[in-house]
Amino acid sequence: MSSSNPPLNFTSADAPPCAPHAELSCSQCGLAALCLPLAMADDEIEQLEHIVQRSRPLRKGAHLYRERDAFTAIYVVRAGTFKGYRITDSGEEQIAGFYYPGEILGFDGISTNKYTSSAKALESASICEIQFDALSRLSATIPTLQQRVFQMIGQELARDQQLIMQLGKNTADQRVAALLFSISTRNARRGFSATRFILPMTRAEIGNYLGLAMESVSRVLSHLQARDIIAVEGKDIVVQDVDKLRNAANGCFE
Amino acid sequence: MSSSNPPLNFTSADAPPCAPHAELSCSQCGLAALCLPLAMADDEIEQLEHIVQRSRPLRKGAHLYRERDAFTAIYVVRAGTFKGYRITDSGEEQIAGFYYPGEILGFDGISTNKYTSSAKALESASICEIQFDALSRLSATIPTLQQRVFQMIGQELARDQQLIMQLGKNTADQRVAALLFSISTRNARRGFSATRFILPMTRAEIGNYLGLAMESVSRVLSHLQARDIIAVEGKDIVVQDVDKLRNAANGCFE
DNA sequence: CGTTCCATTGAGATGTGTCAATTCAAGTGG
DNA sequence: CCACTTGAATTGACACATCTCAATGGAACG
Repeated sequence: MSSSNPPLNFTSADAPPCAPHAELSCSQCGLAALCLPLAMADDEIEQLEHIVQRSRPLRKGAHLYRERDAFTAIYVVRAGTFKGYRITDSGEEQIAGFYYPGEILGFDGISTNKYTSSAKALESASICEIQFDALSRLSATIPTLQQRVFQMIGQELARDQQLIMQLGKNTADQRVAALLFSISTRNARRGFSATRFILPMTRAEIGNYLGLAMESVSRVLSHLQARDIIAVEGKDIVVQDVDKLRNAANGCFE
Repeated sequence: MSSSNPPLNFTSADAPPCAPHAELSCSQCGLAALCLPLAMADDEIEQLEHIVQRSRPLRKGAHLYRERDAFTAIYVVRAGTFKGYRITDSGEEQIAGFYYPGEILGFDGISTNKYTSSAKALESASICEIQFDALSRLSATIPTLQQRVFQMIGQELARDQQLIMQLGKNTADQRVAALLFSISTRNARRGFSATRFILPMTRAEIGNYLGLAMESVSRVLSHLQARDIIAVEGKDIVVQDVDKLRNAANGCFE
């Protein structure tokens, strides 16, 4: 399929150039600007660090938590990616989100004290674990932190509502384009390339997330490639025309 | 269409039997068990009351807030119903939620300090307004309240994710059945009839919310009626078989 | 070096959208 | 009080986007 396109030549050099070390403190962490510490004073960050547990890496396929587990902690992705999903009454998986470094997992457990979804690593990953009751207590004494916690939950809300808009109105083309655009943006936010990245999830997972059949995802990707908007080679994606991609996501042609 | 069914005879007596008065304090409010005061001590509730503003009623069609308005407050529905919606890039409306008494609107503004959606009354309604910064400050001193605020946001998250599941996987029949079941449950929670209620929204709004054409909603309602699951007469709904309705929502027949 | 998973592509089936006609109810103004 | 208008709802016929089924090839992995 991609034989008519120039080779993409992804190499191992495309791996995160400055992946955070497991021992790194919050104040030194490259993700601090996306994470809870944003806008916090140094001494406040130090207090936060006391309740942050840096866990060992998770391997691909490992669960961070499962549906109905007791809700005790939230997790910040440090490296790698996760999918959040539930099992429907009819036994199928439904993916509700993908999580990139700097994004927070686990808020869905707040209201019932049990996680309402499962979180699974799509590739080797590492995370920071924060006990939620400790975070609650600390945020009661640090207004900036409390505000930030609210903000992070609010972001999760915003993401969900964005997805709802997608699923409600948009065509297959628009949904896939929007996901690619979102991933591109999220990569850029962390200082990675917005135009060249590797999808951590399968076509089936993309389809599941977007409410499409795996085959439809594949077809849309081929179609976007035929329109010279992206170049696809398996999981390697090159965005050749960001503007066109944005337009495709919004339903405009060219 | 409904001529073959027994008349429903809805009367004005079906109006809320104990609608809260605008002057009612939180401790006396019939919705307290659903609202922020849940699990709070009497003296704590009294503090909460100081930051709750009880607004005058809104008439049908009035906006509580609009997309991009400055986020200052959250709102608890006391009576009536609201829809939350956004305008897509292509200029269409996309409804992201319906809000019944005891439910909270406005959390979507937290992350950006601007509401990301608009809220409009579907019928005459009244609300309580709570300044969010005051709520933040107070919740820092009352752990139960802080926990409760988190819970309420978490509920919003859970609702959104539920909708995502719907939109991603389910058929038109399942979506409409699930919405009816949800409304039935939410009515019951407030002490109203779970089997007989009046829809506050139009078919077009239901369709918009569920990602369906108005005509499809209409057809599904007729279909559910033909299967003796519900009786429809315009906006008046009688649930004749709750179990069948639940099954229809989950994709099981009979 | 099988085995398994993933991705692609084609052909046909189908659920839902679109378009259109009709009815009904609620206002509105002469 | 009666046209007249307007919006909501229902129903049918047809179109079309996407799903399902099926076959194939390649990559990853034990």
